[in-house]
Amino acid sequence: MTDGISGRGRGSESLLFLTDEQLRQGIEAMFFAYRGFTADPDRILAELSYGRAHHRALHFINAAPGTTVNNLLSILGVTKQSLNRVLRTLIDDGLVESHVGRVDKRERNLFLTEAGNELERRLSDAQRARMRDAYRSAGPEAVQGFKKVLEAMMDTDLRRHYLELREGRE
Amino acid sequence: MTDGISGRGRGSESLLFLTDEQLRQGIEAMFFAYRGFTADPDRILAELSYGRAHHRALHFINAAPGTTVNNLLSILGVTKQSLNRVLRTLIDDGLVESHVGRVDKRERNLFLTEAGNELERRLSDAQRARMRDAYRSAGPEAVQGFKKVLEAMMDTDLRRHYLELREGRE
DNA sequence: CTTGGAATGTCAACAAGGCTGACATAAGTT
DNA sequence: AACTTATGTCAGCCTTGTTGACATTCCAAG
Repeated sequence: MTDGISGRGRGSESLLFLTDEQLRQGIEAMFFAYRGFTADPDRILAELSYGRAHHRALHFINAAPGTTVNNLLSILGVTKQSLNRVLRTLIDDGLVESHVGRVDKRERNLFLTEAGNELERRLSDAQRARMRDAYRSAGPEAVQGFKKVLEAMMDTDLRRHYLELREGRE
Repeated sequence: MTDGISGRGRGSESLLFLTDEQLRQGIEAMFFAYRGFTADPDRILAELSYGRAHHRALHFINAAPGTTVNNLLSILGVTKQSLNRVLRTLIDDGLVESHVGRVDKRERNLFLTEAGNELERRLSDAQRARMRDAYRSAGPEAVQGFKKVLEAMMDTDLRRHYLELREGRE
């Protein structure tokens, strides 16, 4: 137990693969990298007294304009009360517009306003810049692997959302 | 603006690399994957009315037994008041021990108790299982790339911590 | 030896953003 | 007409972050 190598995880792969130490490194890499991943937008958000929750809403409304509240809920995995609080401030501040649905009038279709678009862009520019630098220094093959592992790490229902968003932009 | 391809990011790399769309996919992959990454430990923690903050403390005390509060602070990037609250409950619950430093008696060296070790193991078993499955289905080369991109995404000071922890276990 | 500063602990107050539960309303569906 | 769905909203609670203030301990420099 002290060397961190368990009996499990030594299957048909190469022998130095999937040791507990390898897995721990991956876990720590995720933790530290996620901090970097959110650091730049967080700084911008702090200036405006918004939080990560606002960023997430802006991002996914931008990614799928006209999305409904319910869809956003299942993407974000929070309660409607939580989302509503964030959405309310964004609407009040004129960053998001909520239109009654045309086919189903119970639904609200969410859109970014010009100002919302501007902030979303500012945030995602910062985040993309970090991503771009990481991609550049790691190289194209690394990026392939990066995505492959991340996709395998997702819960099935979230992977569905991930793929749907991708398709919607093709 | 609508196709998500900006003028930037089309440097000396291959032409279909580093478009805004590629970068957005990476951003969303990080978001959804991180949710999966924390999902299993979160469920265990909820049972015990602990949170992610407790998990992080347990993880890094386990990774570097005898670490000081200050070191933990710079790894976790929170205030000492925040950390202290979490640490206090872990000490009160008998999961962590705090020993006055031998060389510098102002410092506290932190260790997991047997119970602390047990919980840490339970949490990291769950997290490693997810990681292992992701690694397996993505393959060894993908894992290399995965780590490479994550390391490039870290802030410099955090990358230092990341590498130090790794070295400490070699 | 005294003084300054560093490491730590602790108290109080506050905010963001999760959560649950309850209830209202409008509008599809059967 | 009754049921269900989508949404909004109120109230209250929890975790985990923050700042500011202050005490203690103790190393190190003068």
